[in-house]
Amino acid sequence: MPDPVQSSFRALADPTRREIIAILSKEQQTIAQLTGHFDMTRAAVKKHLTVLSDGGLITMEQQGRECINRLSPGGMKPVLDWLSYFDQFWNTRLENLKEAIERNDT
Amino acid sequence: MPDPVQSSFRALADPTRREIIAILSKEQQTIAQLTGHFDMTRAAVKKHLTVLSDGGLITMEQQGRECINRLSPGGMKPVLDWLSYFDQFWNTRLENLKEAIERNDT
DNA sequence: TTGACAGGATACCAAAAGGTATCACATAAA
DNA sequence: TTTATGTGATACCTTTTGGTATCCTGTCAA
Repeated sequence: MPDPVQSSFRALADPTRREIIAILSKEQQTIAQLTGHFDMTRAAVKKHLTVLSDGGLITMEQQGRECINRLSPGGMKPVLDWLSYFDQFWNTRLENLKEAIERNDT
Repeated sequence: MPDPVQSSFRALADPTRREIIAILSKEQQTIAQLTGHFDMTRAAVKKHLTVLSDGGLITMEQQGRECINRLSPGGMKPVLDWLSYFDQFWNTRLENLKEAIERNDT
C-alpha cells in the first residue's frame, strides 16, 4: 500500500490496533508481551503490528530473538495533514489541540 | 456500530469516502451529483454515504425526491479526541494545526 | 395522466480483513 | 547439548466490505 494517507487511516480503523497504540504509548513491548493484553494468538497480534508498521505508526526492531515494537513519532503526519485540510469544518475540537500544543511548546 | 470512535475511524478508512468528504467540504451534493464524481453506481455511493452518516461525519436530508448530503461540523470530534490523547508522540505535526487555528480564530 | 428522474431495498458476488493452526527456525537458558 | 522460548511464514477459514444488478417506490414535470 504505497499511499501513506490510506495506509495510516487503514491502520487506525481497527480497535485492536488503536489499543496497541495506546499500550505502546506507555512503553515499548515485544510481540509476546503485547499478546498478553489481548484474547487472541500471537499470529493475529503480529498481523496487526505489520499493518501498523505499514502505516508508519510503529517501528519493529529485531533484538536477538525478540521483536521490540515502539510508537513512531512522525507516523501520524499523513493523518493530521489530511485532517487539517478540513479545519474550517471541524475546528470546534481543534481548540483542545491548541491548548495541548501550548502546554507543550513554551 | 455504537462506538463513535470506531464508526468515525471506519468511515475515514476508505479513499472514496475521504474524497466524498473533500467534495462535500466545498458544497452540498445530492447522491446523483456525487455519483458523477466517481466511476461507480449510485448504489455504491449511497452505501458510502450511509457509512459516513453512521460515523457522524455527514448528514443526509431528504428534500422532495432528492437527498441532500452535507458535512457534519461536529462529526470529527471523536477522532480528534482520540488523536489528541497521544499528543506527546505526534505533536510534531500539531504545529501546522496550530497555525490553521490561529488563522481561523483571530 | 404518464413518463422520466432520484432514491430505497434487496440479493448477490469477489476480494479483503481478522483470526486460527501449524511448522520451521533462531536464540536464550538449563 | 538439550530444551524451552520468541518469532516468521504459510495455509486455511469465516466474516466483513466494496461493488453490481435488479426491482420497487415516490416525486416532479409535460
